[in-house]
Amino acid sequence: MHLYRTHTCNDLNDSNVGTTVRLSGWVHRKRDHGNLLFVDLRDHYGITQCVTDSSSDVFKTLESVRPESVIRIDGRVVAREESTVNDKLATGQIEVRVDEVEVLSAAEVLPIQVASNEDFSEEMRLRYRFLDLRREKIHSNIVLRSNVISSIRRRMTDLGFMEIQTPILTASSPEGARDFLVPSRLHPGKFYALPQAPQQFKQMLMVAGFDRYFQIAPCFRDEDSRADRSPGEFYQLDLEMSYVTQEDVFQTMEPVLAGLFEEFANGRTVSASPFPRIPFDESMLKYGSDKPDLRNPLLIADVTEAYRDSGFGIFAKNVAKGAVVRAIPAPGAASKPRSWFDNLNKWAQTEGAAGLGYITFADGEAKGPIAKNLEAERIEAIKAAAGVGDGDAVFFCCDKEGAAAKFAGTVRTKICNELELLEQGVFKFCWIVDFPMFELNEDTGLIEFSHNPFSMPQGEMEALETMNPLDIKAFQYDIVCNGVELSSGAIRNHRPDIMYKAFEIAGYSAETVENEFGGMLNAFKFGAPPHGGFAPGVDRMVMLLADEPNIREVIAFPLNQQAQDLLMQAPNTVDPARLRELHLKLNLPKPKITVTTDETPAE
RNA sequence: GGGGGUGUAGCUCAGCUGGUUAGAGUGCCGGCCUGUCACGCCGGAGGUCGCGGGUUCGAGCCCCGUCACUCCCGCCA
Repeated sequence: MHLYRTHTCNDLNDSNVGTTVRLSGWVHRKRDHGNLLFVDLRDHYGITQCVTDSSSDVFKTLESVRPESVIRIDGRVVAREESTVNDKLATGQIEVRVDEVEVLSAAEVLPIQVASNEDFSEEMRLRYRFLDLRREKIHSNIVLRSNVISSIRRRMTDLGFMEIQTPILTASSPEGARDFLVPSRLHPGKFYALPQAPQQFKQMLMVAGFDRYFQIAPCFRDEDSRADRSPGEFYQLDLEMSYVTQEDVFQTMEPVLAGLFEEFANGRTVSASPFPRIPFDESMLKYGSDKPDLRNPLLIADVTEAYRDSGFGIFAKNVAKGAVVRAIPAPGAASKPRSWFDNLNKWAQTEGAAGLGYITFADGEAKGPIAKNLEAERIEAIKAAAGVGDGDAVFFCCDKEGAAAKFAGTVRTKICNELELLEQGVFKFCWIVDFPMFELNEDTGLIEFSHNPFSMPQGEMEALETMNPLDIKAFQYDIVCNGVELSSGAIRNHRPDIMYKAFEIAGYSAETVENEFGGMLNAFKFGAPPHGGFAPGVDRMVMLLADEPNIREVIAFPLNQQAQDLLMQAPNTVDPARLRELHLKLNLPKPKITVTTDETPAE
């Protein structure tokens, strides 16, 4: 017999009745009836009920063993009486009469319960992550993550993509986030950077002729965290393809993403390929965001002209100064009480807006303070633009274009939630395309790259030489699912001449370009294929599939919000000898002095 | 860097308008119980109310400061 087990805790059923088995696992739960004792034995695979009574030699041991101790038992499989069968367990038709028991590892009293659905604080969960990960929901999330990654690898390999590892110790890349730095021992005063993404390496793999590359790539960015943004590190399905147009990338990857999500959809529906392709400008107008949640049926409309020179003074005045007005429909909201609108107005103020104006349509009339100051034809124009009618309401945001779009997007989400309009049980994908190549920095008045500088401008060299830079679009795209930005990507600029020109427009001299991006630029001088790709976030895809609002729920050992590892105590101080070896001297901020007594410290 | 929320038993939380000895559930310890599956019943232990200062006859509750955790903005594809 095997030292630890003949079966897992999910294996046994009617067909094993009468056999002798050996099981190992954690004591999940005990039900002690005094002279009759049930022990639910748990492992990764499932739970098996073990039973003994006071006539047995093992009774005392099992009665005294604490939950989450690891034990090994030998016993006989017996069929349960019909009335005691448990349909909730795969092993529920049988139980194991214990003949022998060995405590392999006794557990102390637990800081958090494993066999419980209670919500524990994240601090406790991360400090005792090894216990937390035994719990059903998070355990299954990590299993899901593993299965998702396996599926990705299989799908990508089937399409001829090669998985190639790129360096972790590398040079700073131009992604724009803060780098994690690693001091060099052999090169005093110099540092490696951890990759924010394998961007330049994957492009060089295309130059090297590998044609299709992918990697489940660890990426590192030293930026503050959010619920959907793990601090420090995350994983991307990084990929790149040679000799492709933007449309080729979409057509290759849509079946991968749709297929992947369908595989784990569990009854939910997934957008069919082709996914909608929404130009950036249209997305900002209609959804107030470059990552629209298409489950939200509301569409924002531009109603600036309806307010120009109108009797509604505040908006008219702002429009005259260049502001725009956005309308957000609220279907069926005309019947809402006044307090509902007042609360929304208060909410808008907490969001930093002056307020949230609205019109309601009921009994063939337009009502509300704004409506009183607008002529009938203006109101008709608003109704037509926003697609509202009797019984509906419409909200307005008036601001400079960028701010108005953004706030209208916030209002769109809020109204959708208030009216419970969000479509359930679906994954809705879309591509956002035609991002602008450049944008104006409003603080400096200078032109900057709006995304990464390595995208190919639409129209290539001719566009850079002839067009207003702010009107040039790039072959730059995002993939979005349910309002979650999974990735951006691009057809890359593989032409050194176009690259120099693009950088020149953004104010970089040829010398600067060569100094900062010489490695890749050099590679492009010796025969570079046209290429493009993107890199959807693995953690975010698993988060969507697991229906978790927090990315830490799909990462086995995440850092907390302060980017600390509570389990391993990282980051931590190091021995001075290690610092000397690395040629580092600390220059720490002075600790704040807190006076606790008014006596002078004796010193 | 900024804003919001939270901090009370091992854990999850309640605690009224500032008023006697700070409670519940769960876990833990002990007792009873032979068909439970969140077993049940009885009893017990367990508290620096995050920390420091202040107001007050009196502070878990009010004020100031500070720390920790979390959510958001900034930042970040």
